[in-house]
Amino acid sequence: MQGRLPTLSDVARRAGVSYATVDRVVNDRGGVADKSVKRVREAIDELGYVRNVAAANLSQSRTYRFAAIIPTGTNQFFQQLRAILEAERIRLLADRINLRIEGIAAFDGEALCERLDMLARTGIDGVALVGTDDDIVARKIAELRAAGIAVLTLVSDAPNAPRDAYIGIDNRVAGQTAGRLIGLCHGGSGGRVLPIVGALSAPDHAERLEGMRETVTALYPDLAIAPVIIGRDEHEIVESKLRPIFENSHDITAVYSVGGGNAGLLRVLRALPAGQNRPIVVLHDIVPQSREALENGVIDAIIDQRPEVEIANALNCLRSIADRRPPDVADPILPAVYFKENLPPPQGRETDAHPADAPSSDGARPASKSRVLKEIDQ
Amino acid sequence: MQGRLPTLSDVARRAGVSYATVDRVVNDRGGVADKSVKRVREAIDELGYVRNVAAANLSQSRTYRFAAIIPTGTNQFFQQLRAILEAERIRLLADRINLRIEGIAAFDGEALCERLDMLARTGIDGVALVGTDDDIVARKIAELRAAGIAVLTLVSDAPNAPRDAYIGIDNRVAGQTAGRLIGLCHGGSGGRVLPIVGALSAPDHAERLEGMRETVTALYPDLAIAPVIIGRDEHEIVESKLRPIFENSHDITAVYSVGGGNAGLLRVLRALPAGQNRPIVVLHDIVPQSREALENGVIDAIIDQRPEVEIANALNCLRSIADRRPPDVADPILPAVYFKENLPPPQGRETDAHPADAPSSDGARPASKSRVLKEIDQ
DNA sequence: GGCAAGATGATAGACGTCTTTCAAAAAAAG
DNA sequence: CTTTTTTTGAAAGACGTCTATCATCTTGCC
Repeated sequence: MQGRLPTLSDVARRAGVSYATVDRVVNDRGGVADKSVKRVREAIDELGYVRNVAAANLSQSRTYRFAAIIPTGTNQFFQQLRAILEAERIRLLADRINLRIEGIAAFDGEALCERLDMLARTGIDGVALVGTDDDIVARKIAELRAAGIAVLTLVSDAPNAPRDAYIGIDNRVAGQTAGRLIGLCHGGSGGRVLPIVGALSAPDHAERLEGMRETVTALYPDLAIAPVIIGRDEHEIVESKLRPIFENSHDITAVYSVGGGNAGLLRVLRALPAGQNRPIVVLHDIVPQSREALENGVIDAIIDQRPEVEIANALNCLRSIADRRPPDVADPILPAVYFKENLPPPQGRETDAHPADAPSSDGARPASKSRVLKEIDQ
Repeated sequence: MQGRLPTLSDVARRAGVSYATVDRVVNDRGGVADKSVKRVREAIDELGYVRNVAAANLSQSRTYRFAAIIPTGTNQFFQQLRAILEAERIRLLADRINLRIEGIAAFDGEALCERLDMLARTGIDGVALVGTDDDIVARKIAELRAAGIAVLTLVSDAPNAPRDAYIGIDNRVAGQTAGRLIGLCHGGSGGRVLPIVGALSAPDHAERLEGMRETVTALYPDLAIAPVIIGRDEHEIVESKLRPIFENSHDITAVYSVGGGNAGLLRVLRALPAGQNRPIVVLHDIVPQSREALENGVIDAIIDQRPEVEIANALNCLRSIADRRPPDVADPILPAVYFKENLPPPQGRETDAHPADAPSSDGARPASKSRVLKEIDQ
């Protein structure tokens, strides 16, 4: 404590001008002579003045109103995303940031537009949504932005929409990483890689597949790539398409599943005859199911997009835009590679785990949302 | 904006008591009748009151004074750590957190103690240091804590010291991850893994080695582990010990280097005859040198302890302790696995990259420290 | 010299919390 | 019932910034 930092008044004194002039300079109000501007700037440099954000926020009593729209349903990844958002929401309240979390049917462009309209009417400063390749959504996004609302796409981009930023991993890089991993795991010998995607029309799936193919063909010429399985992210479909392949041909040495429906894949893997060597298996995203498979040695690695990092970045970005600062996109989010050994513990984080959390421990603890994820398929 | 959140005055009104009573409750000043406490708590819950941290911080005009003591020298990892701290320091000033970054000769317990004494005299709230297994340091840490100063160990723990927390990766897990990776890369065939450590007396090195050994022997029985090379983290020593091994025996299929001195390893690898298959190589920590080696295919993977995450956690933790909150240790930091494809871009982050950073763009930019890391050895 | 436009100063209230002080009321003890 | 103790209320100043208003002082210009 003590050792107080310089304030704007100190700056004014040092510059030999009034507080009002300093204020005009630092807040860009104009109407200040050049030489005064210069003197103020110098005083700021000399004193090492740093604006006290607490005071600034307080004085403006600004509250940010953000919303996140996340697909509902059985997809475990999105359930996890919701859980993280909910935890974040509570934390953010202390900073006067109001985060609405909205659920919506997956891939329903019209419903999404309606919800966006509704939010715009309520009045918000920014919204994050999972992008889809959809014209009416693109138009709605343009509309919101014209109304001064920040729009981010999260996890998946909206190709032709004028969103402020896309926050998510580069899916091609993710695929390349999978390709590298699969290649390394073959230790120089040949093999056949079986790719499983939800749909080739989903940009993220297509990009991951493409990335894997790139790396494998460029660096591991001994590896062939088998015809792609299209599983529509549904475990029954994945299972029914996969089973005959493993029954008839025994030359699949690796499986790369870019999307959902992995329950089907896991069933097939578990049913493999003991004699048959299990292929190398690489999946995406840590969810209870994939975690358990990794822990039990049914699969080899998970490539994860680290949703907590995505959400943290998204919120920072929304705040920057709302403050009219350049959209602080931070570093790109890189896919992380997890093996059994470095798998992060479940739940990610417990936000309300401090029973003695001093003053605020009393109230302000709206529903410690149970984070049990029950659905079996991702 | 609008839609103002409830304040303590609102709570008071709702509870039918005075502001003073609410204050006594939320700030634990005692002397409040049970039924009043209950009414206040209820009001807080009902209104969803959340303390405005900006106002709270402002009113107390509290500035935290922290210090980080980092070994100086040619070790690239610690240079990187310093650079991250420096970037963080500037960011933190805006939150009235004063971070001193001190350099000190590596492994010099006495110098460390002297520096700690000096800091204690200046008056600080908390300090983070790289732990060593050293009695006088342990005693000094006990002394500081008795004086009410928070003490964290960073990157490497101090085994017998009563520090508040250790912030760093679990080095055994890191080793296990390396073991898994190396095992996978052999694709079922046998081989010999050559471990390189700095010194077995360094706890982190020993633990990494042990973790690798554990996983390899348990899961990959076809792999043998060659006698450990002790390189004292010096590239000449590593090189001179390594060269004869690669010249005489051609059965090394993998190298795991847990510490520094990797310039020597890289020179040996680059000098391998074209015919000879390069072994699988796994190193620790992304530094310019290891980055370049990974990009050029001289090595296969880097296991990184993500120093930015470590520092972020350390600062949060220091703040918690200084606030007398339970030391918010967050989730354990897990080692990350990087291949060429998902290698994060250099520099990590640029803190002062926003030329139009609105009001504060003027001053408060003390020395945009050049972050050039020149030394060649880590 | 007089006038307008531009630049500057002085000042005050607001934001929400913390802290302290003093008086008043209520409850417990005798 | 009085006395003591406990509990409550009222109020005011501080933190540093933002915003606004109004008066004054400098310029340049005709």
